[in-house]
Amino acid sequence: MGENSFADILLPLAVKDVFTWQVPPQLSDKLKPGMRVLVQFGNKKLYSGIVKRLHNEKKDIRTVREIIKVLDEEPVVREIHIRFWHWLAEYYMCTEGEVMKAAMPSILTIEGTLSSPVEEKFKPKEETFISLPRQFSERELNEILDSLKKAPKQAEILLEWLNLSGYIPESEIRNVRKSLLVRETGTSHQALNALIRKGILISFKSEVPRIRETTADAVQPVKLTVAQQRSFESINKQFTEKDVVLLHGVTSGGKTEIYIHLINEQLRKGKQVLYLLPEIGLTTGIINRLQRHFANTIMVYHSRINDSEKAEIWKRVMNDAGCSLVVGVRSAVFLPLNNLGLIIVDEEHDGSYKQQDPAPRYHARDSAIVLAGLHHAKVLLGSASPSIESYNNAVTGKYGLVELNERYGQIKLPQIILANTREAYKRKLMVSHFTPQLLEAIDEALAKNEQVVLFQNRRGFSPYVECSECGWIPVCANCAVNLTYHKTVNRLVCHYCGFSSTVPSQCGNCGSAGIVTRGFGTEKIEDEIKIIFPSAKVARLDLDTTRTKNSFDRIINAFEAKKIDILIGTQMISKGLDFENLTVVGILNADNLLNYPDFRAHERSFQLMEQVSGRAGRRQKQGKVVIQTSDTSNRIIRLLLRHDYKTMLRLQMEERKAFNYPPFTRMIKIILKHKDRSQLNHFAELLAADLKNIFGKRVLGPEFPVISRIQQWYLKTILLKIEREKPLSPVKQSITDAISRIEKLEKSSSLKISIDVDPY
DNA sequence: AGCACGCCGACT
DNA sequence: GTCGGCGTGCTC
Repeated sequence: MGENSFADILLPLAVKDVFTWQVPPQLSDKLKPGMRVLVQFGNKKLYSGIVKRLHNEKKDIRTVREIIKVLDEEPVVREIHIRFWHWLAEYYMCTEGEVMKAAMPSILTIEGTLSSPVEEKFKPKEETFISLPRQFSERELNEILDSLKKAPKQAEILLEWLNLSGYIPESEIRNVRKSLLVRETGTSHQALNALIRKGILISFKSEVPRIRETTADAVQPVKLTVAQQRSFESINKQFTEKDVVLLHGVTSGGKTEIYIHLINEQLRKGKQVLYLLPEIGLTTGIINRLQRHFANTIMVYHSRINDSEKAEIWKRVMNDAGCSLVVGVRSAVFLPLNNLGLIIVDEEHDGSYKQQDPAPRYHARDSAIVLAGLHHAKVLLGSASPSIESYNNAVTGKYGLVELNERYGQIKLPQIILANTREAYKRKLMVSHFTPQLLEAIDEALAKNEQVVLFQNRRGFSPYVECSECGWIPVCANCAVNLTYHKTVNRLVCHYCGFSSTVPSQCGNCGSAGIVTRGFGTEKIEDEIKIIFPSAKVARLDLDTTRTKNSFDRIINAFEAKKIDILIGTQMISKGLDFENLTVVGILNADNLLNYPDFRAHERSFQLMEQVSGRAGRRQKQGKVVIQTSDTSNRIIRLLLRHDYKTMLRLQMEERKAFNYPPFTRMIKIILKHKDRSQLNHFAELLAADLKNIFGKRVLGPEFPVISRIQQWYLKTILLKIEREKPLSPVKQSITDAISRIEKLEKSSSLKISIDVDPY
């Protein structure tokens, strides 16, 4: 072991090759794979890299630099995680450096230059504590207090210290935080310093955790209902044969209770559990529930905790320091758990598990399954509306399947009302964007002091301005998208790059002054609702109103506290919210959900509408869901009426098969970017032609995506649909080869090519 | 991904 | 004559 003189090191960069550094002899017995080291790379850059492998194979290169220093005493990742990174890079066709960068809290990576080297950024948090220099007897304490008669402030501080620490002479001394002592006594530091100078109190610094420690005792899990118990047992039974089980459980079926029992079981076995949930699910109270049950063993990892906290959680997980249960979003799959027994992927169908940009464009659910494989752990996928992929895997026997159909308690399914907008328009019954059915339902709810949620998806249907004469629409100067009209600021805004401008008074095409607003977003809906129901308290929940920290929680809490009668929102309100008093949900325009140009549009709309519907009338009251659509005979909508998820899945599956979509094929998307449109076209055509030589009809495109330009970059995509049965690595090799042929061509250096495997 | 090197145009 | 644009290739 000790005499390895070379180290292959992963750098937090998008470089493909592995680079090797020399291990200084004095470090060779200390250095282990998984440790961070500081190395020079290139002429002046310094990076912290991770030792991937130690060896003695001398490379035939001119210069092998020495490792500058070792940054860790112990590895920060284990070998199993480096193998996981390797798999991820290979599968998602990116570099291991990119994976590493996504995996580790950024505070653990250092980037600097020779002229201005950067120090370790992560510092454990320290606080000042106040204590006694030694155990004082009661008599001694009284003498000290007597001596402080002329210094009442100091006496007060000492008494407060005794009070806060609960000090009893002859027993253990407990330290008190200086900040607390100062706050409680309300004195200046002067008096305290005097006490310290006299040697009556001492002050010292000590490391403290950044993460809030839960002190509450764990609540015992409730007894499962008969149906839950059956599911629980069935999951365990299937785990004896299958590594992955899909739990298809109706909304309000009580999946969380089953999870809690499964987690308990793992913890009893001394195993760790990773619980993944979508970003949006954080506010649903699931975390609170889990925290109540697993008080001291739970670690929560999401985007709203800061980098130092992430690093601290990372290190604790690495040291196995009291974190048997990790609850987290997508990136939590990377936490260096060592003794993993079970991964739960809640709401497994949720799109936020897939990272879109930048690389690694990974899917946390699929990655979790591979990770579990490395650990010989089990995976439970849970959803009320499983993805077609997972359901197909369950039906074909690759995964186990457990169905939980019984709703918990007396919860009734909401009544779904279809409101035909085309009819209503024809008969002039529409009041702005609302059908009579919806208005009536809102009226009823308000009269009974019940609450309403109106759902309007923004995507592809934001308000914009248009010339009433020639149909000209202002577009963003940088991105090829219509500018969105924002009434509050009376400006046009680009939702991709943030560009904004005033509303033109004249048409940019024909010069007419007839500029009108079209389309409707949540903002417009809010305005109109306020006019129609002037006495109702109305609020809006979308990207614009939740930009600032905590505003999401604030709005949700206000709704829960019944300070809001009507809440208007986007996708954000669709998940996990559980309001006693919410009885009417309106889906304002189901058409633009169903007609979104994507092969998953139907699946996604069904899931979304089902989820939104699930919010209405969850307890004793039966809720109402009003779906506004111009096509009431739409098949997806008809199935939604019957809550017939299975038929929807079956029909979608047939469609996917007929048109060669996943899960029957594997999709790989190649995205080309160039600042020059014709250059982009040129290279895209060349790449597509090259690929068509290899893959024939499996190659689609190149074509401009829905958003064909982002800022200065023109985009073009090439899509490959490859049969599932085909071995994947030769396919990927051919793609990589074709891309490198393009990149070897002259002038191709300003062309950027990225790859998205399973781009959905 | 950076960064240096090298070749071309427009400027103190 | 230089400054700086980008296109190309290399980094252990």
